[in-house]
Amino acid sequence: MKRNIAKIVVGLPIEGPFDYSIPREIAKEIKIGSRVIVPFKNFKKIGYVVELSKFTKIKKIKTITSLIDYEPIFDKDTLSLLKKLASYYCCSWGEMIETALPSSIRKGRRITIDGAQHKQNKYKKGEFRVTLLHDETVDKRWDFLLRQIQKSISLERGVIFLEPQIAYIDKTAKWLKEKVGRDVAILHSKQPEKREFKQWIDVKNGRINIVIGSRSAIFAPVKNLGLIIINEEDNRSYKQEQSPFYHARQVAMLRAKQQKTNLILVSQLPSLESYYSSLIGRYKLLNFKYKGHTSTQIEIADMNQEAVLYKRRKVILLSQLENNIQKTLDNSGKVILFINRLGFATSLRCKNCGYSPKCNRCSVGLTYHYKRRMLVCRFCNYQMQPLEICPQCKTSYIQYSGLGAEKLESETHRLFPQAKINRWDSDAGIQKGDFNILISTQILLKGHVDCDLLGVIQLDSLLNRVDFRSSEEAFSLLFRLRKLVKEKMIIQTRNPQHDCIQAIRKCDPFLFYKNELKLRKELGFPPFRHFVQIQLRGKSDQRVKDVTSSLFEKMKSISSKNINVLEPFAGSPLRLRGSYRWNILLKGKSVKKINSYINKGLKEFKSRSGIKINVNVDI
DNA sequence: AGCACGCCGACT
DNA sequence: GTCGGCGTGCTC
Repeated sequence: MKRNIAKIVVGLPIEGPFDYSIPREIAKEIKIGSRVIVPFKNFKKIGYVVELSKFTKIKKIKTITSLIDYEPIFDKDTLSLLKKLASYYCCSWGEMIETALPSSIRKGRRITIDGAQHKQNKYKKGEFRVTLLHDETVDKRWDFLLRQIQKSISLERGVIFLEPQIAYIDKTAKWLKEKVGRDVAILHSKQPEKREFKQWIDVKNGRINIVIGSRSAIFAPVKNLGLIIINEEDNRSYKQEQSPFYHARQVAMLRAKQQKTNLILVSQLPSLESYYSSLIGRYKLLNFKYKGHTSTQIEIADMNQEAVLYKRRKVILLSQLENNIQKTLDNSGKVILFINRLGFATSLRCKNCGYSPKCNRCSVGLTYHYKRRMLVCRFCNYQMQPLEICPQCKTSYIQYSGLGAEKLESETHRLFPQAKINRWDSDAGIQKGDFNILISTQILLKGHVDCDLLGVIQLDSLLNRVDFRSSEEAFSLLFRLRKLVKEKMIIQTRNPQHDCIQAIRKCDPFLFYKNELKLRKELGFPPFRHFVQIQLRGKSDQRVKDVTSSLFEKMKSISSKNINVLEPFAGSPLRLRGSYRWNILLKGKSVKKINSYINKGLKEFKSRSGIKINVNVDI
């Protein structure tokens, strides 16, 4: 008997696979990994063949409408990797399959694979090996990586190079092309669909076997893969913030293991996860250290001290910083002031009744942007005209307080009227230019600006975030800011004793790692345990809250003692783009075990109308 | 995710 | 009576 049943998955959050009969016309061409059109419920859907079979238990079976491509879009190894990933990230196989494809192909564009290129030679497999390249200087990085790439290419094995900053991708591709003398494909979703499609096809055909790209390029269909490099492996943009919530580093790990390839993680300041893995010998550590020491001085300006002296007025720049700015300006040096907040006033309130203008889709107050003359939501960019009179009590004016980059700019103008002051943030656009003082936000780390003196104005908003990574992220920020400074960095803070500040003061990432790892071990946080977060959202706060708490009870009742189910907590912000969010966090040693509990518990909660449930593994 | 089905209130 | 709102359930 012929295998005339195809098991097919679709890109929806439902488990399959679904059985279809194979029409005679395509019986010869259809293979595992083929893409087809199938009738699904009462509409048509793109399906992916994951198995061919002789039997089915389904009585009323439908027939495949048509085959999309002449050749399978996935090989068996890729399909099984995607299945593994789907189970790790708690999504359906079909959803994982679709995230591995460029958007044009996901939408149904046909692929053509030229036959001459198609036959795959048999190469001997390499070896799975993970190296963490902790490169503090960036000096030796490129020589080392180039040698590794050349080695892989000389063995006719392909390379994937991940670069989180899209702005650097073209440059790096050009450099690689010159050095290696081969074509390099660029894969990221911010290029035109047509171009992305063409590059993907070139890789799929085996015409190009070096790929450089951002997060999604980890799925590139490189033939005979031999090497994966993840540059700036600590960069958070490798984690997808929508379902499936995959991390490119984790995908790379599983892919490298399966394909027996070499994986190199590169960073000036490795993530705690990777650093810890190197400590326990899971990764091989290569350390390119600073020769000599940096002469940058780091000073802490304690805001608690000065607040006492200036009871009346809120001080923006402490005198310690103000005096140093003056000194630097006198020596015709350059100053950068770093602040982590856009706009002018970040807190708006009626002096009489306490009313404050809120975003109508998010539960946050609006920020006043002086140049735009608008009240703006920092999450969804909702805008409205500034209010002259309080709309609630109609008796008073709205008081503007709270510090943003624009206000820091105007305060700096007031204090240093002679200086040429620029502001560079996403509001102002590219305005690095010539300056005495530059006011800037996170965007500063994306350019190449240096200075003699750098002031960090509001670190505390970063340190006080309720996120177990807040300390790591704050340290990483300070560490990278420090590299822009020739002479002195001054950090204004109310938490001078914070571990991350003490460590940066000594310019010692290892001190930070040591303290932070100790803390995370005590608290049972990653990398010692895995976090899996169940996220619920819907239009009614009460309903989301209720469903969350009954799901919480359910999870508590079924999970074992090796898994902690933490009390539900509200999203931050609670309401985002019109949806209220509540979460349940699970903690355990094995993702597989946590997920099996989640799947058990979630079964009965699957379709509660109006509520969407997502699972975020390794938040 | 879509889409239909079915059960209640409002209305020509 | 029926039009339509949304809560519920299924998709081979």
